[in-house]
Amino acid sequence: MSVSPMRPKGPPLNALRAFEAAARLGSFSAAAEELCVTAGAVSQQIKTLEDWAQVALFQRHAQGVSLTAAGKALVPTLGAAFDALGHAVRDLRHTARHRTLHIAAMPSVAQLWLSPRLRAIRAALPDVQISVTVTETPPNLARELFDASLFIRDQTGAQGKVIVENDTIFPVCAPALAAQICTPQDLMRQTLLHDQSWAGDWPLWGNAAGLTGTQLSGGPQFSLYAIAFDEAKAGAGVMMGHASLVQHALDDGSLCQPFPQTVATGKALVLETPPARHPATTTRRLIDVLTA
Amino acid sequence: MSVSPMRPKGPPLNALRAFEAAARLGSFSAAAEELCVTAGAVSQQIKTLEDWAQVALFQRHAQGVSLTAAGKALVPTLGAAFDALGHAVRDLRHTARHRTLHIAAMPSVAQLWLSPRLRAIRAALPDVQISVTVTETPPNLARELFDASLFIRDQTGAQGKVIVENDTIFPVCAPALAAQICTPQDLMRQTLLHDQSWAGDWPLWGNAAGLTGTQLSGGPQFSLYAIAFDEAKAGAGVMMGHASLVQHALDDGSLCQPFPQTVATGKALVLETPPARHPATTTRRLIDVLTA
DNA sequence: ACTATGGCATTAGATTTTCTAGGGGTAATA
DNA sequence: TATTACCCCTAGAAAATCTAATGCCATAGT
Repeated sequence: MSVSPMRPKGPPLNALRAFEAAARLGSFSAAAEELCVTAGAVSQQIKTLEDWAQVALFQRHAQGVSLTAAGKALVPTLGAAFDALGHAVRDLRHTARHRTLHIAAMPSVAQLWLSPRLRAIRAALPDVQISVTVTETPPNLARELFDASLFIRDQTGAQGKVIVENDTIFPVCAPALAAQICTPQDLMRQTLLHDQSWAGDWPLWGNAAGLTGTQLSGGPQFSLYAIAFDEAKAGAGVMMGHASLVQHALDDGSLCQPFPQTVATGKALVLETPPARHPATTTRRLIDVLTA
Repeated sequence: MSVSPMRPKGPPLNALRAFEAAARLGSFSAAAEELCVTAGAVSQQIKTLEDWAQVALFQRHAQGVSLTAAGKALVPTLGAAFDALGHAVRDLRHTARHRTLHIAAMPSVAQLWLSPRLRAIRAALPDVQISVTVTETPPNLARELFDASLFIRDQTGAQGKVIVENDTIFPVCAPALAAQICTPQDLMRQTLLHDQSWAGDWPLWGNAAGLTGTQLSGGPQFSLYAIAFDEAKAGAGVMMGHASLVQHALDDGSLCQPFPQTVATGKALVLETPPARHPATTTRRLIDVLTA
């Protein structure tokens, strides 16, 4: 029969969101993390969308997914749509006088850099609640409802990003241990503490300090920089310090810097704020406090 | 505590869609109809959104709703976002080679005008399924997934709209009855058939035909024009005919036009097609067939 | 070559969301 | 005053969505 009594149903919006995230991030699991669900959920959502549209959007390989032609065609226009939605929603939150400032930060920055500054932030913004959320990867501020993010990352000079501090590294350790270390060569006899997410730090510094071809990879690995940090303070070994993260400990003497050599990593502690339509005074004040 | 471990949850997309529809249509019940759900569902969706955003979006009165300032602020930007989504989704359907052409039409047009032309449409578009959906009000083609709509309505000259035929009205009746009617005055002795959605037709024509101050409101009311049409063919009375809808019956002699006076209503049978990004040849051919 | 790992699919069942239905209230209309 | 057209509320039903467990496949490492 050619005459159907039902209106065509609208698209499954949540499935579109899942697809958009997966397409943008190039992986179901990454999308799942962004959406705070399991990978299976994303997989199902995308299947729902594919069933609805009667097209395959992704090609599934064992080692990942890739977009089909139909999927590729959908990305830019769908992305624009979700950007627009993000703007609308942000405006809504803004008019709502939603007095909570959501900050996203990578774990190490949250614990070691931001935490000591929270008092100052509260003082500068007495009438807003501060919420700090730890995320592994920088959120897309156009999509997610954070008011600011703090990550040590490549300093691509996009707008909305402020370089708080360039990232430089140098070995640090407890004062007692520092007494036994005079030259970089002495490091070979020490336990070196490694952070998993910054595996390249020791080789990078070693090269610059003239430790050619030496083995700097031995030693305990930590998944959280803050744990390595605590171990270092406890005298368990020598850690590669990031200036912004250990400055506090250097100031109060709980850590020492045995050598003067510092190396720039090319990254920086970047404070990113969402594309603002109405100039947000709260955000402005936050930037002022954090860059002071 | 100032540090919360949860990411702020994204906006409830379906609630946004419900709000957008309600704001655009100015009524929960109208939005409910568009979304094919009950009004209660829309009410709850909007409440969900208000809870999420912590702002009232609508003021509820006993006889309807009106937008609050926050709601008003959200409308344009949210509307743009959903337009963008609509485009994305339409593109998707397009790439999908989704070989079904969805046409929306008002009941009378669907039954009396479109139905006789379906054969020709199928002949012109042999490889697509045709789906005709009856709706009371013209759908928003930027949002809903129809490929064309056919309504008798004010001919505001927006793009994407083609005037198929101007709307003119005149009395029609069964041939047997026509023999008893010579002048408009004879109508006073006849049963006049009324269509509820076109209540103004008889007075409008009466005025133009010189039936001043006369009572043209008596007689049975029908909620569907097609029912009045059948009654008229059965000789139950005189109906106000719309040229485009009764032409077929006049041609085959099942209805007659007793007087030559016709009146233009100022409306027209309008064929509307969605804002196309890629020129859609299917749509193009449909227009050609229907305007031939 | 063998094993570990990473990424996705699939399934069933649990959970959460969303819808419907039925009962009320208020204002405008007849 | 009766009717109609809205909207609100609540409870239970229905549908959607998620999780968790299991399996497959390809790549990387041993």
